[in-house]
Amino acid sequence: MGTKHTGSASEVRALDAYIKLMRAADSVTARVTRALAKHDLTISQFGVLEALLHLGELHQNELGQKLLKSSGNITLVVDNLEKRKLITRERSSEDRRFVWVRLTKTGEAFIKTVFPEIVPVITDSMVVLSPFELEKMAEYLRQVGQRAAGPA
Amino acid sequence: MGTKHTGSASEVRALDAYIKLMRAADSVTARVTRALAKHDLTISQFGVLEALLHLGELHQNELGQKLLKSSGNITLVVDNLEKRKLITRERSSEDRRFVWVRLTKTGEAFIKTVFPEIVPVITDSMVVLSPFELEKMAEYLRQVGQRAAGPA
DNA sequence: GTTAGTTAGTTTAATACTAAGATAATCAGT
DNA sequence: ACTGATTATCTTAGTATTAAACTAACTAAC
Repeated sequence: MGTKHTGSASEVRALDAYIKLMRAADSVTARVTRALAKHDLTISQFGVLEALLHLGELHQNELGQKLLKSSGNITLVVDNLEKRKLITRERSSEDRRFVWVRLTKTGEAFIKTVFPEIVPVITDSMVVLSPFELEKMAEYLRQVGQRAAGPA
Repeated sequence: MGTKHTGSASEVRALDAYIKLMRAADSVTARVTRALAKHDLTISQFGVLEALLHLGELHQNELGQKLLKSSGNITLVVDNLEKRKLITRERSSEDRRFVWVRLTKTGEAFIKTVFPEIVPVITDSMVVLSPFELEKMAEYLRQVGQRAAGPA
């Protein structure tokens, strides 16, 4: 979105912040995507493995909420990880609507090597900010994200 | 990415900011996507029309750089807008590698009604921040985006 | 218990996107 | 002029994503 729009000052500020938000997200995502491609992983697949590593077994439902992806998409992402034997699926016996997703031994070893390789890719994008600035930015983004996630 | 990762303080800060960045971008994008769907527009299509409205005629190349999309994708996006007669294509006579993309009368009228409808969708996501905070966030995001867009 | 409503997951169809390669036009150096 | 490198666009093939429709399983109310 160009800066040529002539609206009120607050409109201009908001639109400018929007552009910067999208560009930053796109650029960081592109970097992470490239780094993950070496391991034949998409960001969503990485997100699933990482969540399982740090949070333990989860339902597909929980994974979908965590990654902000549709249930249909989670089905596919988990399918692909299952084919590579990085995770297992098991239908819950207590409530048969749920499916437990768990890391296999292989999957755990795999994500334990990939994760530390991705961390510096992310941190490097942030080194331009001081600790204080980084925390401020995170807090601002949290508020914006929460607002945007709200109704309408 | 969960908060369970135990790394250095600066790693934790950077990863947390990364999560917040992605969530905010996803949430705002989802809102804008829904608003544009009413007009059968994708975000990329809207981006092209908006750029043409505020910057005038552009080459596909310039559009690709502006929207951070691949040249192949721009071809498709412009194709679809051309089919709806919202833009025209014309190969440059000075340098025949370039293709000029311009708004048609219809396209200009169209984006002039859609744009003011999208602005409040964006600004509403930002109202939780003061003008000062919004400008700070934009500046931080600009720096992060520029860093991430850089080499490797 | 039966019915109605909700929730989890899967399937299907359509779309957007990228990467890689092909084509064509231009430019720089000889 | 000729060669090689660069640039812009288009094409192709493959993947990720969503929305919507569907099945299955649970819950609550009567």
